[in-house]
Amino acid sequence: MAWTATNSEGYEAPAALAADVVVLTVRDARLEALTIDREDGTRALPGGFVQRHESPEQTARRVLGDKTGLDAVYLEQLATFAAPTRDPRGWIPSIAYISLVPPATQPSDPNARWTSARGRHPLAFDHRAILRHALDRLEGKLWWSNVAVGILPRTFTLSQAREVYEAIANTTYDPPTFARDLRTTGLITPTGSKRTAGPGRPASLYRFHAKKPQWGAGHRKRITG
Amino acid sequence: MAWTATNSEGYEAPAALAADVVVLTVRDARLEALTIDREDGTRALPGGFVQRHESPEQTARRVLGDKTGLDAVYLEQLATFAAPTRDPRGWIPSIAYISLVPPATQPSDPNARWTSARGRHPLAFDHRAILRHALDRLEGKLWWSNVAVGILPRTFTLSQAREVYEAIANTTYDPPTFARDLRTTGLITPTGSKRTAGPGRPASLYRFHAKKPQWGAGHRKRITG
DNA sequence: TAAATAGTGTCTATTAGACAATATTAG
DNA sequence: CTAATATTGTCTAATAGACACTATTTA
Repeated sequence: MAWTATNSEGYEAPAALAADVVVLTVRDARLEALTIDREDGTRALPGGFVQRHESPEQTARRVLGDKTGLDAVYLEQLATFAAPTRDPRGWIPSIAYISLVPPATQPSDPNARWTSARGRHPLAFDHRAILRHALDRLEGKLWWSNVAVGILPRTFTLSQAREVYEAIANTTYDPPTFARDLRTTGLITPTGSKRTAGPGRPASLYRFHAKKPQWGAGHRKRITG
Repeated sequence: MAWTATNSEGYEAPAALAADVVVLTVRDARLEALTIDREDGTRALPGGFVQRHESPEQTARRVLGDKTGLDAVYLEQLATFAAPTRDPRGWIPSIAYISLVPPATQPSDPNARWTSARGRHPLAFDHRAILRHALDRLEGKLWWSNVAVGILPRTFTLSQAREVYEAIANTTYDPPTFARDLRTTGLITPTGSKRTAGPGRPASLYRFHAKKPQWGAGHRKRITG
């Protein structure tokens, strides 16, 4: 049976309010999304219902904690999907979020798994459209924000950063040019130490100035504040 | 009394779902937003409740039609505001939209009026935050999309376009440079005719290629499709 | 030594900002 | 003619893309 709800004024109300999260990371140079295996065999994005007296962002963080064990991660509202028939259970709008987590994150929920973000896996509900929307948003913000903070470790080499940027942008960058351009964003600073891993010259380590979401120097065609 | 709703599963559900619209235009080189005078003397953004079997976008268009008489306008989802206490009437999340309309638009609702978008007028609920969010979004998209289509007439001079761009970006542009840069976006084409208005050399008329929302050539630091 | 990875330097094309100079109208 | 607006052209600075070359490590 479909869920329904009626408010105290006598009008039909949404049966519930959902918060779904597109959890992304970069593993082995591939952009991956966290998906949940459902009982009916289909897959879906992690999500949950917004409780009364809870903001949707809190719901998203709660879901993230349940599925990954993480608590302090990059989280940004994406868009709300509210077509009246999007959920077969009833009138359930969903507020979608994007979250970026470190690649070492292991799902704490046994039904959660990493899936290629650009693969062609079918997803339940309208989650495929939500995922697509998330990728578009992320690509657009990549160079104009410090979103990569969420995925990279606290200190990182320019090669590690490049791998993350390439996976998100789905392209390749010339290493010297990438290093120059990332440095001129003003978002990162060298830590002074180096990292040796196998053969090759040791790489300098960097960190982001701000751990919090922040816009970069951005466009030339600037808006006066 | 506060509105409440309970769903068929026994859980508290949102009392209603709202759709609020930030309707913007440029009049006399100023960015203005449509506001509604409420019975209690406060002002608010135009909005309404989403009906069952209606998408929030349809709600937004319905509200727009009621307040302005317009039907085919630029409309884009902005974000959802759903703090549990945002509406004193109860748990009522609001999906906010941005709409851009021609400057000649006269409110058809007697309580609707144009207000300076960057003024300091207080607004009911969290509508001040919604408006601020809308301005930020619009500034960010200005040069990377054809949003100005919604405000400019079907054919327009580069001076008219410049006035709109300057009002949105809250800055001034060098006229020759503005003309060059808008032309190189590839979004507009000359119609061949000219417009004479008062003294001065007649201006060439242009129109946008696409009437529909569309992204421009955009960033150099390009993402491969 | 060779292989591998990191980093510097440079050249060119594009884009942006500023502004001089010219063009075309009304009055 | 003068005032006003539109448009063309040019100069410079910043940014982006490509790539040659040097540096530092492991094996």
